[in-house]
Amino acid sequence: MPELPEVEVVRRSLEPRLVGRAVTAARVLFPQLREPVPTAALKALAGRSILGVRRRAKYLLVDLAGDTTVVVHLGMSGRLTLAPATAPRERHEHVALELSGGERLRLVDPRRFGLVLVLSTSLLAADPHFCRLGPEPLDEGFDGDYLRSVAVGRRGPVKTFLMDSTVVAGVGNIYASEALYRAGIHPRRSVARIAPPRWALTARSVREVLARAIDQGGTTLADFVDGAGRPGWFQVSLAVYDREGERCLVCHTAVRRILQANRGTYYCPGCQR
DNA sequence: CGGTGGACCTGCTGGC
DNA sequence: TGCCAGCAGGTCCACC
Repeated sequence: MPELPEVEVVRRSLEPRLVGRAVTAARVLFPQLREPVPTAALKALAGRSILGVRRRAKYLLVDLAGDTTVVVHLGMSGRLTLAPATAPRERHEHVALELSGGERLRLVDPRRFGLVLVLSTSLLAADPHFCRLGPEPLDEGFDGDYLRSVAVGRRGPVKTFLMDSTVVAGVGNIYASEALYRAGIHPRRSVARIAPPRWALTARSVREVLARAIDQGGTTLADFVDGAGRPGWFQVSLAVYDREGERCLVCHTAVRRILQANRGTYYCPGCQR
């Protein structure tokens, strides 16, 4: 479900409603996620106040007093939402943090690919989940020169390259397809056969598509919602993703779906070379 | 080393 | 109508 834009949209929706609140209790209802939920560490959060909500790649970082950060990854089907403390438990609700002010922050994740960690804020960057991540695509420095330099000596197709989190953080299956459509580059093109101007175009396309998706509240194909339960609207703006057989809006060629590294890739054979 | 394919899960959809 | 194969927004690891 969530790539960088969706996680950023969740972050923005939660931050003003979380900062300044205190965690009053943690409930671990179903600890089976990608890694077992650290129940004891979550229980130990009681009494601490929330200082901020950040994002790195597709990870949400809830910073608490006392050099402590709760890391949440939404996997494919995770939803992190605020609800009244009295709200009944939902199906697939794994973790809930009760907050001062009578709300509860809860993680619902049917497919269980999500992740919850409790880490020391100051040591976060050294954690194995974070230490190998590439740059944030919306930060300064993510440009054509960077992509070209990382591609030196590599051979694979550009689409899987963009989805490699050590190359750039946060680009997933939807936005890799969409960015390459914008750049007019065929997803199977080898990274060894992309000239500098096209790397610049690729970097720009990635940034633009992510920024627009954030503006539109993310992409809701099935079940994505922000922290307040609101769906996104960027699915209306998707040019190729999930549009197999439909016409390209520019050249009217039928959009094609192929398989790359076992993931569906969508592209326009007319516009992308 | 880098790249691919399968594994991890549940739930929904489309074709028979 | 009902069943089942296939597929889904992510990540990790074994294997070539």
